[in-house]
Amino acid sequence: MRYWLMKSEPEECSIDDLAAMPDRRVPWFGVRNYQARNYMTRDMAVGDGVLFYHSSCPQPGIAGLARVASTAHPDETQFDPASPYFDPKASRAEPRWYNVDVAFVAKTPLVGLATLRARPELAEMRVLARGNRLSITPVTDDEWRFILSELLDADPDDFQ
DNA sequence: GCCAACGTTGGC
DNA sequence: GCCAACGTTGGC
Repeated sequence: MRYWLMKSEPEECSIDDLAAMPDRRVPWFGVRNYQARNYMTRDMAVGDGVLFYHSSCPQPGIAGLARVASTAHPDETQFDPASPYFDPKASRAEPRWYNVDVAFVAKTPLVGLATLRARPELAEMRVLARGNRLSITPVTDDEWRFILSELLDADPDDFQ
């Protein structure tokens, strides 16, 4: 199992919004970056662990835990002219953008950016790298276990 | 609102 | 293939 950090603007979809969705899951639509897309299409597997991160908001940070709930499938919003994510260069015959579905696992106390940056164990976290703008970044086993056990008072072994 | 950093576009 | 211009992200 791999681990990921996925950014969401809480005004678009917060951890509470995810918990309130039917089946407590949501298609992770709207990713328009090839590297992030490739993580979803090539590297993610159903069951992978997700740190649900609130970005572009008053308190950016990890707000919950989630899980990859599907393999990648074409992002429907690319076909919808009314959507801000519409892509005129995409077609159903040749989709350009894909997304996985993400399922709610738990809401957690917010672990803010300053807290993450204060921990030497997390110094190499991709999401903290200078200039990083990727909305999906890999999380190592060690980072995942550290965050759950030391910052969230959770037992990483409970997340199966 | 500012601005650093990065990705994409498009002319050449 | 280079690279300047532009748009976007996202913390502050």
